[in-house]
Amino acid sequence: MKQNSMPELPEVQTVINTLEKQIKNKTIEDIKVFYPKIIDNAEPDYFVNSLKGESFREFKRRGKFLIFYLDNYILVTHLRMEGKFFVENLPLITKHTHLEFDLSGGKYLLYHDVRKFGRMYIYKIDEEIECIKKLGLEPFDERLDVSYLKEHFNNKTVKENLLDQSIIAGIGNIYANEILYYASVHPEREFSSLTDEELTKIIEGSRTILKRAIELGGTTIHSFQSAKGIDGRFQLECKVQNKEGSICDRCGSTVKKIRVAGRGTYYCPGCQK
DNA sequence: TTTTTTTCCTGACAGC
DNA sequence: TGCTGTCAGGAAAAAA
Repeated sequence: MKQNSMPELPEVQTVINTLEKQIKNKTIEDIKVFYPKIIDNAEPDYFVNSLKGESFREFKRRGKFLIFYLDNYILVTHLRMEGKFFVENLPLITKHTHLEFDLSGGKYLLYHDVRKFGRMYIYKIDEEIECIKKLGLEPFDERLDVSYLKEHFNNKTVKENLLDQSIIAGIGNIYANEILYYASVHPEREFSSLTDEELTKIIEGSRTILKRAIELGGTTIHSFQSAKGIDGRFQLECKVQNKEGSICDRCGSTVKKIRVAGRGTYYCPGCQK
């Protein structure tokens, strides 16, 4: 069984919380860029020269983006599939280490990403953060309700709509599967066919599941962060994700795996209608 | 303009 | 053993 670790909203929240504890107010003394393509919206020289001398002041999350407010700049990171941050006392560089931030106090912030899918963005402190501009509502935003979903849904499947960051920000493949199981909705249902009751369940499920995952992340990260770094490998106890062939504990049917919009989709054919 | 397909990456794994 | 091919996937670019 393959290890799924792509960071979604709960993992990103835990990463930003953990980094805040570890590097708040530390100053960037130097940066080494080993793989420039990680930096999306600037030349490496500009990135390095701008951030040198800056200190990490505030730590935020928007969707799956990590947002670091420094003195004069904002550093934004998307971990995509396998991006990880390590805070170390030594610059432990491997072939998958793409950026090294040398921090005050003898600490090193290392960005590690096997598949090199992650991206970093730099903005001036008073500039609009372009890469998060199109994101939809946060799952916990009070404005997220049935009428908001009805306004924004399109004719694609409910799964695709849940993954659409411009509608709700922060839900990825794993949690989309779990949320639809929670709501007893088949992932291939047309979004526009959902009843108010089902939409309500989806919103409720999103909040319940993501909240629980954040709580779990907060507790589990503590035990391994010093040894393993800060990544997204703590995960909610899943009901369907990676459970193909196992028995649904709600109805006793066998969990199936299909593909929806090119993504592995697990669901229970017995209770997800 | 809108929708679909391709691209980016590497490691794990299957099959020969 | 070692090679080749396929798959995993978030999001944006490229193509249709």
